[in-house]
Amino acid sequence: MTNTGGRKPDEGERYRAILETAARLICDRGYEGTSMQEIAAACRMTKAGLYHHIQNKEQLLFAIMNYGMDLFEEQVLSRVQDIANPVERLRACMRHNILLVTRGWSKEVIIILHEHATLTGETRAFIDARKKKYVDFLEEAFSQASQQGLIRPVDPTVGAFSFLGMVLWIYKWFKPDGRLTDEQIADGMVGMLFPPFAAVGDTAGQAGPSPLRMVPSVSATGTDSEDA
Amino acid sequence: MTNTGGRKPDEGERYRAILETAARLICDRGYEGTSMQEIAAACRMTKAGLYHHIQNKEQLLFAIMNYGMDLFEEQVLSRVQDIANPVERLRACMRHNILLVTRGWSKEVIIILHEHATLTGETRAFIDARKKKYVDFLEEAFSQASQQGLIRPVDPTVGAFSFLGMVLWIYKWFKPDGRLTDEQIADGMVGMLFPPFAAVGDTAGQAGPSPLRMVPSVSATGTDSEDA
DNA sequence: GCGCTGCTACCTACCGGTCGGTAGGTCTCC
DNA sequence: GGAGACCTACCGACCGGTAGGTAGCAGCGC
Repeated sequence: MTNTGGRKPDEGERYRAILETAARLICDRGYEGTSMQEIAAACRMTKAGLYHHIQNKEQLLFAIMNYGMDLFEEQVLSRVQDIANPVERLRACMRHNILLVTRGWSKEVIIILHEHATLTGETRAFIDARKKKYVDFLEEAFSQASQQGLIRPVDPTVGAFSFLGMVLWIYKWFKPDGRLTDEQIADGMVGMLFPPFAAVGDTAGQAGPSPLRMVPSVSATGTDSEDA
Repeated sequence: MTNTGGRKPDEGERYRAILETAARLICDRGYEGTSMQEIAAACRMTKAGLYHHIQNKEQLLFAIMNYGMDLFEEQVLSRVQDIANPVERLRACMRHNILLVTRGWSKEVIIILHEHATLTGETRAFIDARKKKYVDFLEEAFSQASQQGLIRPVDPTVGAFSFLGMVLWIYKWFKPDGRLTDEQIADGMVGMLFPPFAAVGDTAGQAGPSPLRMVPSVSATGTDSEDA
C-alpha cells in the first residue's frame, strides 16, 4: 500500500498498533487459526473497521513479516555488520539473535520463523529475498573466518544454516522461567560453535587439508570484548 | 480402486493409508489450513466415510504424530542407542536424523516439527513426553561425552538443543535439488559439532595441539569405533 | 440351496456456526 | 463540507461433524 506520509500525527502509530496486536494473536494461534474477527476484537474494533486499515488477511501477514524483518535488521544485523573480525561478528550476531528470539518483544519475528511457508507468490518471494540477505551475510562471515583460519573449515552454507538452526529453533522450546537463562544459552551456543580457536603453525598451505588444524593467518584478532 | 485385491484389505493397512494421505496434505497446507473435506477427497472418500475411521480432526493429528514418533524411533533412536562411545553415538544419531528429515519419506515427522504447538491438553502432553525422551537421550550423551573429555565441555541441555536446532531446522530450508546433498550437509554438520577432538595420547600423532584451553580429563575411552 | 442376522465400510443430506470480505451508512474533526 | 474512521448488517462459501440409510459379505440354522 502507498504510504501517504504524515497526514495525522498518529496515523502510522495506529497502523503499527494493529500490526502488533494482530501479531500477538497470530503468534499464539497461528495464521490460519486466527480469524479476522478475533483480530478486530483485540484491536477494539469491528471487522469492517479493521478492513478500513488493511487490504486483506494475506497483506496483513505480509505487513507483519516486513515489520518483523525491520525489527530484526535494526536489532541484530545493523549492530554487528561492521565488526571486522568475522568470528567476532558471528559471535555477536548469534548473541543478539538469540536474545531477539528469547525476549518476546517481537512476536513478528516469531511469525516469520513459524509461518515460513504460509505466504505464496510475490509476497512470499519478497520476504524470502529479505531472509536471503541474512543468509548471505552469514555465509560471507563463515567464508572469511574459514579462509583466515579462525575457525575449522566448513562449507559456508552448512555453517550458516547450522548457525540459524541453533539460534532460531529456540522459539520452539525456550521458556523464560526454565533452568537456563537466555544469557546462559547464548554463552553456551557461542562457545559451542565458535570456541576459542588457537591456531598454530602448520606445514601445509592455507586451508589445510587436515581436518584438524588450520593456518594461523595471524593478526586477525583485533576487536575485543564485543558486548551484547 | 477401492479394492486392494486378494484378501481382506487389513483394517490396519487402510487406517495407515489414511494417516499417510492426511499427513501429506497437512504437511503441505498446515493443520488449520487443511479441511476434512480435502483429506477425505484425497482418500477417495466422502467426509462421512472418513469419519467412520477417525474420531475427529484433533485425534487424527494426534495419531499422525504418534505414527511419526514411531517412525523416528525406528529409524533413528533404535539404530544408535547401543553405541558405546557417546560421541560416536551423537554423530550417528545426527546423521540418521538429518537423513530422516531431508528424505521426504515421513511427512508425519515434519508435521511433528512444524505443528509443535497445535495440540493442547492431554494429547499435547503425550507427544511432548515422547519428544522429551529424545532430549533426555541427547543430554545423557552430551553429558557422558563431556565427562569423558571427548568433546569440549558444554551444558548438556544447550548441547542437546543445539544439536536439535541444527538438525530439525533443515525441514525449513532444504531443497533436494539444491547445491548441497543431504549427505554433504550431514558430513558438514557432524564435522562442525563433533570435530575430531584429540583426547590425550591418541593415535595419529597430529592430534596433539588440540586447540583448546580445557584439558581432556579422562585418559580412558580411547576407543575410536569409527562406525555407525 | 435359502433367507436371515450382524457387521463393516461407506454413502447422501444436512446441521449450526464461522470464515474472509463488503456495501453503505453515520460520526467526528479539520 | 469533505475526508477519514468506524459502524451495522449482510453475503456466499466453507467449516467440523452427524443422522440415518445402504451395499456387500461372513456366518448361521435349516
